[in-house]
Amino acid sequence: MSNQLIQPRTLSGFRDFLPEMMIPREKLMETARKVYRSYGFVPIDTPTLELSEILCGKGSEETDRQMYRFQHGKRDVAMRFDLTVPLARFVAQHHNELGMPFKRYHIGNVWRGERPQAGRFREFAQCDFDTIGTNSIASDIETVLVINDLIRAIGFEQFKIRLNNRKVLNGILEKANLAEHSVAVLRALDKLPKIGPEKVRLEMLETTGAPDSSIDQILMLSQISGTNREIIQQLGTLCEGNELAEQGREQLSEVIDATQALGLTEQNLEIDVSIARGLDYYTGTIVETFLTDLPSFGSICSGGRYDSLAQLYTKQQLPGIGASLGLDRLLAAMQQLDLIPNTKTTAEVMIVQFDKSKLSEYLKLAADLRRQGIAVELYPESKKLNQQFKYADRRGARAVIIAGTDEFASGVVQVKWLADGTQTELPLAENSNEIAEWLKTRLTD
RNA sequence: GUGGGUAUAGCUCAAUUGGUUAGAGCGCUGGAUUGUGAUUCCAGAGGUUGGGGGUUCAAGUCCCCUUACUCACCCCA
Repeated sequence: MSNQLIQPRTLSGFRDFLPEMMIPREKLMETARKVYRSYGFVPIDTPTLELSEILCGKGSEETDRQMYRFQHGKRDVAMRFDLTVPLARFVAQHHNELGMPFKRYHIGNVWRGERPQAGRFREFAQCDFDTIGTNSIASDIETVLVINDLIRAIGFEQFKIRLNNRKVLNGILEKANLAEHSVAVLRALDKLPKIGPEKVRLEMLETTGAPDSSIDQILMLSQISGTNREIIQQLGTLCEGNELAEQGREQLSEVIDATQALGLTEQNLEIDVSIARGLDYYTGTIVETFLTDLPSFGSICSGGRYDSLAQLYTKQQLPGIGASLGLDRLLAAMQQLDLIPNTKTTAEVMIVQFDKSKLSEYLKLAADLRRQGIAVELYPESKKLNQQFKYADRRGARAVIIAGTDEFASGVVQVKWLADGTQTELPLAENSNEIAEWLKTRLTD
């Protein structure tokens, strides 16, 4: 017999979720589902593992480097890096059955072999929503509205959705004769808030070798500031004479107008002409979302519009727009901000097992309450009362129901409200209706 | 993938210039209290000081390697 134990541990960047984390994590997923469904997005799922030829080479070299990829038998397979590439394959394969436009949401884990950091993991859940098969600005507007609803439904008011449009960027690049260097230029521009215009300028000069005058035209963007309306106005001169840029500016304007009309203010939605996002398939509106209290965590919800999602898999032209909520990043942020309540139970009510011989009565009471929509836990052992109470308290139960010899004799139960220690006597009638009603009114607080 | 920092009980941290058997609070298990949690008192469990190697009479402490975490790059949810 060997006493060599294997040390229990998880891989770097991979985590276990204990109940106190998994309960709020599931709640986040439920909130996301609810918001997406309220806009008519429908759920889909795809395999986590796909042929490498499907998943690789669709993003940048960097994403390929981060992809988990291996041989299984003779097959070259990979684990999905995001939910967008699988969606592209999915709609290319099924678009005849789906019909367009198609609005789907997808909650699932993705894997990236990169160096973990706070809020960055190798396995994490994304909650994507996309509208495919339409170029209408209505979808761009709704995308912003969904993000706003979602972050608010989760409980945040201090957040900023940053909005930009790739057409503006690409048009201005065309004007400055820098279209061929768009990746390098946009990458540098994306760092503007972080490293400032001077360093951005140096990086652009270095990576493109373009003349100062061209770079200066791009850096005019860093001068832009003010309210959303003022920014759009200032973009007027910068975009002038380039059709693409003017079109992008018009789209920005439409999104701002429509969302403002619905009460979305500058506090939560702001045009930021420096954001570039993704750099690969985005072609129009782009968005990212930051928590005001934790900007260093990066964007918790980003996305944008693309002209042709599935061009690698089908000749069908499938434009669309969507965004992805970084569920695990958001959860990590909430943990850091101390917004995760310490609840280790899913049942708000616990029944004490006072008298072993009354087990069937306890089971009946629990069943009655469950039938009326209350989650109830019966303590599994007939242990000392203080231990049963301790258990209820530590798990975060809100009420404990006590029924002992005295109570059964007079046909009542005691309901103890743990927060204030008060105890209420209620009749133990046929279907436990009165108990259920009493609990329901208290539990909704 | 590149560069810096950190690693002592489940958690937060102590431990004199390297010096005896590595401590505390919280948490956990039980008791005080066989009809009541959160408060109080008592007891107990829990550590090869992340792992491996080296220097030394002696290493939690110094050196090297490795792993994990963390920060900055890269990239991004």
